[in-house]
Amino acid sequence: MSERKPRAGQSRTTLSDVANHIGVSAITISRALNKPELVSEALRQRIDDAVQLLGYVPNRAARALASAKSHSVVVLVPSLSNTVFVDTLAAIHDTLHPAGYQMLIGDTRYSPQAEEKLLRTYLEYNPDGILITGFDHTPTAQTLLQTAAIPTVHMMELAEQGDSPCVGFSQYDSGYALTRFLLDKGYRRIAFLAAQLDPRTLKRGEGYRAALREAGLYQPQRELAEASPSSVGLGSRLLDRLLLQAPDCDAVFCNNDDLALGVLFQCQRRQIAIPQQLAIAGFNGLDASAWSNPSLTTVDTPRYDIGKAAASMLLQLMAGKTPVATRVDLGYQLLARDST
Amino acid sequence: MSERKPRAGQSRTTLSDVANHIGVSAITISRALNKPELVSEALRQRIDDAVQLLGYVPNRAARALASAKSHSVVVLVPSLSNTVFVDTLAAIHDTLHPAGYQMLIGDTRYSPQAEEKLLRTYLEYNPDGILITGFDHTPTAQTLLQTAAIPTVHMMELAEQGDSPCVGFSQYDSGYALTRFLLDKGYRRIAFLAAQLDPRTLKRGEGYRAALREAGLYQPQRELAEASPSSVGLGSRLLDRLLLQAPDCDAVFCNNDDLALGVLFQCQRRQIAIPQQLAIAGFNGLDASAWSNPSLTTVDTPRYDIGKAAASMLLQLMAGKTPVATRVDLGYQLLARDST
DNA sequence: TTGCCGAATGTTAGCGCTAACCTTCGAGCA
DNA sequence: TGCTCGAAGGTTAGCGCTAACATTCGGCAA
Repeated sequence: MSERKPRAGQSRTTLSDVANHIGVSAITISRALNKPELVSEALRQRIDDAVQLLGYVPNRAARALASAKSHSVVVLVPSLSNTVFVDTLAAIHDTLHPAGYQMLIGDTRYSPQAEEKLLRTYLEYNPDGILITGFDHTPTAQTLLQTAAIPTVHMMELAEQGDSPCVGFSQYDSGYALTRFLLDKGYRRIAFLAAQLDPRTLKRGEGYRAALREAGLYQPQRELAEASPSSVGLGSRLLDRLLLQAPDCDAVFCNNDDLALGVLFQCQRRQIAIPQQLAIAGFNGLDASAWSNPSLTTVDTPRYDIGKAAASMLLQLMAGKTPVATRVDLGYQLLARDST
Repeated sequence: MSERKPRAGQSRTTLSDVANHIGVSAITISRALNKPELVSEALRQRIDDAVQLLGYVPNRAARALASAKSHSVVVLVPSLSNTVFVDTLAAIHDTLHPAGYQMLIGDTRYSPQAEEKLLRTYLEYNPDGILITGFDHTPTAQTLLQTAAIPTVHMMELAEQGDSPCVGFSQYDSGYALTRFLLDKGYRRIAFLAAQLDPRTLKRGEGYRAALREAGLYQPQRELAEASPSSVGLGSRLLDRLLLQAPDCDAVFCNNDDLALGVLFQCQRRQIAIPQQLAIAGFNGLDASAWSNPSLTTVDTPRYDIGKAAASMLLQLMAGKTPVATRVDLGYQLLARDST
């Protein structure tokens, strides 16, 4: 009578190993580790010692399977290399990790299709919650999100309709406000430079356009957009192109501080006096913009706080509680500096 | 005779649901999805249709438990908000994701203690591989890594002894080379500004010191280090402090392009001509350094390639293969520009 | 003394999947 | 004709953990 071969080699120490070691049942060990208050002080101490001694490390997969909870959260951002999202990610990490949640980070590369694919993949992990950027999803992705019925918080933008939980600020308003600020300063021929044409960039552009149209000063040739990622070098190049197609500009609204810095450097090279001949405004409040010469006017965005608030809201939702607010507008801050 | 209550509510579609639907056994569905070549064309098609129809999503936890493979890789970096590591992370993502591996990203905040804690936590996920930054680990962490016997690749630095798999470049050499370059250019009173005193920064500092000592030109008061994170603002402040304690410097080696940019801006403010009165060199080859006025001499480091190579090597190791090389030196590139 | 209660621990049965071995069946060959 | 062989699919038994219910036992009110 041949015995069947058991699975695999000698694996790690398991719960039952610990249980056998001190002569109790496995469930007691489980309880001692997860709900210590259910186990008597003395026994708990013995268990802790045995865990230490045997070097027991729980197996998350088994726990997830048995409890139907993965203690993981999917986080989908458009880019891993953009400071904007990195700050938000850091905040999410800082909030979720202490609460015992693992982040599953996905980089959608600004593509709703890629996002849909990632979402599908990550649903296999049976996440307890989802943090997703914006509202620009494919119909299939929206269906996936709905049918999965997993608590979800949208970041960076605010829902324009419906009551999806969201944390962010109005991209449109911020674009409008910065343009309005330039108008109030007396600038009349204001250009707009944009890169990485994601929905948030586009909404800021709409704000820009609306403000200028209101003032009767909108001119399409003063708008310049490029789909490639934002960078300092691109800012320099875009300025050259702008001055070709609209040489009479008196101010430039750059959709990103990277671009603004590039524009600034290029102006220095072309001996264009800032802000006398040309005013420059950036966006996002990056560190460098405060220290350049002249310092750059910019709109500071609450990236870290958005991550913090979104993660906190998600923790509430995952705990089955109703958050105080499911639509959190964290605003933005216009920092007027020497470049305007 | 009371029946025992079954677990939980109606959960998602499972393998057996699909199997029942088309009247085969569960293992066949499993095979059709994981090793399609073992299932006949016709049946496979029917299975694919049923999967689609029923909206079946595999459960990773169950798969991990049954197969003793998690298809996940732990990635530990010192900071989530430092461009240096972000580029590396992006490369790792680009390499591991297509291969079906999930990243578990941990932010050690430059602390070996925090790293040890993260490592302990992440081992619960039974990762198939580990990517870790540098070689500066606590003794306990080293023991954990050894006893876990999980393929591990160290990033950014090169092993000085032993044969731990690693991908990076010599931090010491790069610091030495940049200093040597400044000496060759004729600078004699070269300062060193550093922030975020991690092991890599310190090694570059050693390279700097060695080069100057060799030339008989080392002066401790020309070295200025600050433990806080690197930033443009800090660069400006450090320059002010440097000029107080060593006003006669003729060149500054900044450990990071952020600092270098801050120094550059501050020099502009103080009317210090660059490179005539003071030369500036940075480190890491950030985008902005190429476009500033004057453009900044820097050492370009292969951050993306390190991530790529480390992840590839890890894939090899996880597949049980022996990589061509387990010690990959990707070098660095000195970019001589106008600031020196 | 009885009976009830609740704190502490145990028993049983899966969670959803796959490793390992087993069966079936038709093709190919001597 | 008998045999082998491999492709295609099935059976069984867990992986390590925890939900749900069960048991034990000392304390204590009636």
